[in-house]
Amino acid sequence: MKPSLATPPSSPAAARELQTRLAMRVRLENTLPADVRTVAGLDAGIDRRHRRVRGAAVLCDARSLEPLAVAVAERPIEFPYVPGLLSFRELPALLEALDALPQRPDLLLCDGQGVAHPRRFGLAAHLGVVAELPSIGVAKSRLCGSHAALGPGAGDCVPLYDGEECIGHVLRSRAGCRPLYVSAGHRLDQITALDWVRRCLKGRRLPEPIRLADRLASRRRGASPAAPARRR
DNA sequence: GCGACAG
DNA sequence: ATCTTGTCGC
Repeated sequence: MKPSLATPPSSPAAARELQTRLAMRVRLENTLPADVRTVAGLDAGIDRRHRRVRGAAVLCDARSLEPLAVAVAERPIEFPYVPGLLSFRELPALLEALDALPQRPDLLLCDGQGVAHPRRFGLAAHLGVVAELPSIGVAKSRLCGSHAALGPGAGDCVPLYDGEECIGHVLRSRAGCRPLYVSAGHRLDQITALDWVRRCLKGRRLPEPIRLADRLASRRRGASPAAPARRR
């Protein structure tokens, strides 16, 4: 049997070896449906007190970016946070949330790296391979790689390199904000990944599907259109 | 040996 | 990730 997901790796070293093996399954050629109708945003939050990780998935209409459905799943934390091994901590909860959606998304947008990772197997790549869905990594900070100076304007972008290899792009999604680190996760190429992230932006730093998932995963209140003012 | 290090 | 006051800007 293969409890690759039911049981977490017994050590960081074992986790790295598993990543190296699974990374061989990553495909960076486009296999996106001719018509992408839905995009799901995924993010996780930590409940320190209960040692639990909460995964959130928000299914959005690919054109309007309006949310169609949401799902949340909680699991006990079974793996520590180790740079480069984030997926072993968050993946179980994220997969459970993904499975709880009423339908399978055409594309996944995940908070974390895609292949912009030491072993080319960040959270988004891992999620894409396991769920067998096209996926994109959108990280709020850099894990590895180097890049040229980035312009200050919204939309400015430079490639992210590890040596000669382009492992993603650094994108100024919004003026005055720190950039996003966008990288392909699975079943699409870097330019297509960048393209979709841009298409999912809605004037905020984070692409809409991830921004919505982020609000669900952390226990912050969501600013509803008519958010009632809290009592003071 | 010394930094760097997704969330 | 999470904590947490003050501050800047529309």
